Amino acid sequence: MATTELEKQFAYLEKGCVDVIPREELASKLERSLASGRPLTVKVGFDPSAPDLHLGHTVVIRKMRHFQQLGHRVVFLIGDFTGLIGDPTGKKATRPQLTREEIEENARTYERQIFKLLDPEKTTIDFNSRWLDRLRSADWVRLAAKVTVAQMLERDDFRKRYEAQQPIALHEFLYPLAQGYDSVALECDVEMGGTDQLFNLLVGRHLMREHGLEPQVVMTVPLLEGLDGVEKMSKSLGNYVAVEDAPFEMFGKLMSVSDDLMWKYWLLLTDHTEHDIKGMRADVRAGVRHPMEVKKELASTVVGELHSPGAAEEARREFERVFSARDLPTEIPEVCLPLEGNVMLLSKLLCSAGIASSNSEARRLIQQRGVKVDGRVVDDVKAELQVSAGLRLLLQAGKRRFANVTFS
RNA sequence: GCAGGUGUGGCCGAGCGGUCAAUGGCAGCAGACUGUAAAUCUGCCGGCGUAAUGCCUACGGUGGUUCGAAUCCAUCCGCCUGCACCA
Repeated sequence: MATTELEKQFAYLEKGCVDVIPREELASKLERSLASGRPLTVKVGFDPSAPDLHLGHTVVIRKMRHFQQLGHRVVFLIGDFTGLIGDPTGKKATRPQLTREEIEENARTYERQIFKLLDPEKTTIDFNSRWLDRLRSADWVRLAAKVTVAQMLERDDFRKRYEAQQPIALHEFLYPLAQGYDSVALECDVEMGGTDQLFNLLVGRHLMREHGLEPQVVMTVPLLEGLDGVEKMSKSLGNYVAVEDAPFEMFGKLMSVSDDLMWKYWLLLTDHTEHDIKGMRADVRAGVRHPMEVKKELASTVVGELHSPGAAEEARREFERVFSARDLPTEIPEVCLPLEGNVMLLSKLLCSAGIASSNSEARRLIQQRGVKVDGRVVDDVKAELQVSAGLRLLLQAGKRRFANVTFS
């Protein structure tokens, strides 16, 4: 199939997206850029207070990278001003104001993480306080005049709350305005975000038009479900894979993703084409390939990209060793405990070794046959161990908690 | 300001004088089955405790009534809704 450069680029950028509004404008912007050699400006906003990125964030970051690969310029916008307002999406609390130092600290943390994926040369990190701080009251009034209450209430979240007679604080309306004004200030060609951001992104379009600018194209990517397979990935739900997770841990977490969800991960977290992914899926369905193998490949790909192919290979071997062969991990935490008498209660030992968080938990683990000492199951809650200086014990609780304990 | 409502374990949510460390659901943990997948089944799920009808802490805070309070009363605080006020 003969496709033009433009069509190829368009398909590349559109992959995995939910909305591209309007598609024709993206096409014409790309076309113009191709012709003139002038890169597009693509903006994505990030919360200044949560600098721990996870794979859910990387969906849009990867999309930013796609633009970079085609030569465009990306703005990683830290919403230090809008952070004060608190995005009403989902939550309603106003956030505490961060200090200048905290914001800069967070920005550095972001840099460390995003440059695993983005090209620093083509990335601008910016802060929206730079222009939003400068707006005066009159400017805000003028800005607010450009959007009607009815338009605001089109936003799902607002409408539902309004209908349910839940409170909507007035300042919440300022968030979309401020975010939209960012696009005006930066004269964005494209703004991207999760599907939950659609309304805010469209306000940006509206405000740009109101300011006599060519409106930005809006692109949304799906929210990625976390490891539980149900809720969207988030730190507070604990169902996330952090960008900075160690290779083995990251690999393991990815292996616990359900078979069904795996395909979405393939689509949104790798550069494989939809065509390839469909092929793999068909193979799995036909029994040609084992889903676990395909998932290992997924895990390797993701770890390989966020760490290195070598680290991915190592993580895979370690995974197979610990979980498939049921062998011991190559690295087991060493714990040295002071000797107090020559007998020790196993439950206490587990607790001091950091394997159980409380004595009660330790007893529970023992009772449920989850504890091994030197490879043998011990299920007597009252079990005592002979200990002496220099003795070395291997403790294990469940499948993944290990410790080598020595005494001194 | 006035009136009404509400505040329970990581979350949701029962309980409304003793049998409540508190029903149920979710999440979590362990075990079985496995591919650390899903589904399913079993057990656990505040802490302390080598046992106990045991002890400590906990139902927004404080004080009180009672032999006994998550449950009743007073007061304070937070949240929600409505009304009022708005030079």
